Amino acid sequence: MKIMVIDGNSIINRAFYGVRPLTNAEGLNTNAVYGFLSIYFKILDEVKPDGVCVAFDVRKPTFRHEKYEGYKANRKGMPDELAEQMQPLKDVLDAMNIMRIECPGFEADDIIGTVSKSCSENGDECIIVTGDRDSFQLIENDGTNVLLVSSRMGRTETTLYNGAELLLKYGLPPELMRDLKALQGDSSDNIPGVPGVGEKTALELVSRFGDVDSIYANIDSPDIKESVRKKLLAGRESAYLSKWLGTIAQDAPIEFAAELAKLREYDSDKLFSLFSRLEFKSFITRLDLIPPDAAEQVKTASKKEFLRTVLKNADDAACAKRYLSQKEAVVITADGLMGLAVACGEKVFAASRSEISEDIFLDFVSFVFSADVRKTVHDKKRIVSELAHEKITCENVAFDTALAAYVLDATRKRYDLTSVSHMFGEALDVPCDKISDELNFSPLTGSEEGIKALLTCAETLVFIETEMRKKLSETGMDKLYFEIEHPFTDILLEMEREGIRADAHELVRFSDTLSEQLEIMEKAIYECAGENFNILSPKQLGEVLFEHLGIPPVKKTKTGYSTDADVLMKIRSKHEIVPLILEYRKYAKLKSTYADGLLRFISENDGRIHTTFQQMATATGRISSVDPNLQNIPIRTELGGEVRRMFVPSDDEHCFIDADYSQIELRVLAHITGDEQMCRAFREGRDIHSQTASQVFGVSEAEVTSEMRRVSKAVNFGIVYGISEFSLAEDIGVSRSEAKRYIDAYLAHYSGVRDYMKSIVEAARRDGYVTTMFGRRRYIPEISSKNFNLRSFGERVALNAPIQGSAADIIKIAMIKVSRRLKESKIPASLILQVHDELVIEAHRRDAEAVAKMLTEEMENACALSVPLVADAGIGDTWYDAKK
DNA sequence: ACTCTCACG
DNA sequence: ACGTACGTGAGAGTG
Repeated sequence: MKIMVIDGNSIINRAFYGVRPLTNAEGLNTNAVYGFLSIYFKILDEVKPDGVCVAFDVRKPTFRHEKYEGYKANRKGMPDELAEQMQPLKDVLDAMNIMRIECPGFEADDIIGTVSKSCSENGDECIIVTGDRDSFQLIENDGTNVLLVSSRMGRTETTLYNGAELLLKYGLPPELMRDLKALQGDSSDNIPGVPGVGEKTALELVSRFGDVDSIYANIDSPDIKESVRKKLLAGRESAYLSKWLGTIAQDAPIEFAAELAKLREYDSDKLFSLFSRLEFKSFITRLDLIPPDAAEQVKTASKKEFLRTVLKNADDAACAKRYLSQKEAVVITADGLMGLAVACGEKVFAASRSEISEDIFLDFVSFVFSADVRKTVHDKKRIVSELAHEKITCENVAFDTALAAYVLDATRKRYDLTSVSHMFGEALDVPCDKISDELNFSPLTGSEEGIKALLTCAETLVFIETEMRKKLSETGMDKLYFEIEHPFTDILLEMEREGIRADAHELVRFSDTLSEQLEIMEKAIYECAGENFNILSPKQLGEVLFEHLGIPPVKKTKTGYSTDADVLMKIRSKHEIVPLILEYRKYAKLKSTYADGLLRFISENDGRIHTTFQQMATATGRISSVDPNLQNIPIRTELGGEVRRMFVPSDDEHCFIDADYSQIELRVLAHITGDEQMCRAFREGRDIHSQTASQVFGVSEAEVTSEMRRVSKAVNFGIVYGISEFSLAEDIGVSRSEAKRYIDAYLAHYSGVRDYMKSIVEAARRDGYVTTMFGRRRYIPEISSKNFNLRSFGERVALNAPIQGSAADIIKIAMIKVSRRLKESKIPASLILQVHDELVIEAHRRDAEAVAKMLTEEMENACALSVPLVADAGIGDTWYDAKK
């Protein structure tokens, strides 16, 4: 038999340092386990053993420590991030039914030695897998070899060593390796060796005379230099001790037999649940794991007598329509509307576009999405957009499982059906290989398999919906879902459909102007640098600035010099090139991202830009905008503001009404904390930053200088983000101690804020989550992490999420109200943009004032806080002009 | 695919 | 003693 014995500690160590940091949703580090398994599967393929066992160190002193206190004394314990991964790895190995050996008093190496001895005695072949060269001494010509694992540039390489290869590479046979170490020592294990004897001398002595005994037996040989002889004699005891320390034991009291190590089947249920928790999707796929009880669940579903029908003709479709009419159903569609399945009561129907005539298919789809069927879908917004391509409308959606999943846990990355099913235990799932990464399916439809997957998904979704509704009420988020998020989808859809007109001609002109300027600046920069280079390459720019021009570097990134705007501002007076670079970057950004970038998105059909608003993207409850992002259109600089002038109403008859909340986050902070001082400032309609300055600096409001106001503004922002004195100092350009004074003074005056900061962090630690004013949760597993950085991050999130999240809830409520008011009033106007605290409506000029009044009113009355909510509206002929 | 930089709230 | 603000998305360069 061929037995592979793995040095567990050595390999997980390599894995830990070789794989970039990864964490799962709980904040548990997973990179070492991931790396270990990658290596394992790779070598399993290479070695193809009959049996495997993995040896681990025990965190206790060994027999070596008893004899020699200094043994491995200079070893630092493994970092927390690695230590916390040991148990998960062992759990995984157990689930894989891989033999695992630990032995108190002995190291992994000794276990390996014992295993290899047992193998050679029984005529079994033994492959030792390790990252350390110590095991070389165990190599035996007839069947014990070492597979050395090393990682280079993130890739693991393996090299197989037998006796001959060792001799070739090190000039010594395996049994003399420990004699080499006995003389030269090993600093990593704190093995002393013979003081004064290093690598070269040791190798010379061992290859000339052999083992330590033979060297001392020949101590008077003329081949040994006098100085070396002296050192050898002085270090005799140390040499023997070192040899003893470096000799791997082969008699550890373990129970090993090749038969016990034989590879067995994985416990796939356990493995699936472990991999799910660790979020190792690729391994799940690779091992073809399916959720525990998946098969059973499908059966259960079938047991519930879901009667499956695949529509083959017009009669089937007519029959299904009759059955579904006026009922409640769960609907699933395949990618690109290639297929559809509907579960309703005891029945589930599926239709594949490729198997029935287009007319019948589309007619059935239209029926299912009509008001005639009250339904649950998975990702309504996506489905409605897809249906729109076929000119099919969608009505009467009562529940959206993807959106509900987001409400239940907004920190997940994806809300595709597969991921979402994981949220409800492994029990509710469908075979992974049937589901694409996308929100629905790979285009398997048409095939038997595809139809089956569709049917199964529809059936599964019935269960998921039930579980979700339960979970929503349990967590107190049912109102949030049904009254805010669910109706909000339609508003986003309307805004996307409406779009906003962009003036293509002006954008082209703007782009051309920028190009000209860039060309001029480019020349000036090259002249200034004395060479040509790619200005937009941080690497090349770094070399020019900090090497060729000799400017002292300020900050480093992972890969080299930092050249961001912060750094450049600091060195702007060191060389005339620096301001040119800043200017160049600004223009390049405007041209590529905004001028040219936006031009690409102007629709040929209507000359408008239709962004996609994502409702399930942020951890706090905000929405995001993609393709293009219309929530980061420039405004802060004059030239950037030009871009906003390119956004124009449909025609001369129309205009924009823009309104934004004044200080919504700080008002929310005042409300949530109930801080008296802060509430009073808002109630009295004060300028909050000046008010803060007057209190923090202890001067009257009239005496507040602009500098004092600037600092206070930064502190106010800092508080909302979960402040640290370091970052505040960095931001406002003062010393850390000065920053600390500001924060202390701030918290002394706003003691309600101070108390809140303390209690919210405690609550987060206790509950594992924080909530917004409307019950939206953000789970913060990081807050109980042992890792300082992660934990600190968790604390900042605990402070910020309720504030940012409540503000997000409020503007969503406002939008729902505004939308209803517009519909009721019959004013032909539409919401077209939302930028977190700002709303833009396009309306007829004649209605502008009325709309502005209504918009302000609804925003300010979206909900009642203990301070007033204030929104300011403007009217204009471009986005720029409306935002005044 | 990842990193850096920068645009917004 | 740790490394530092919260939340996003896009383009360009690099490997």
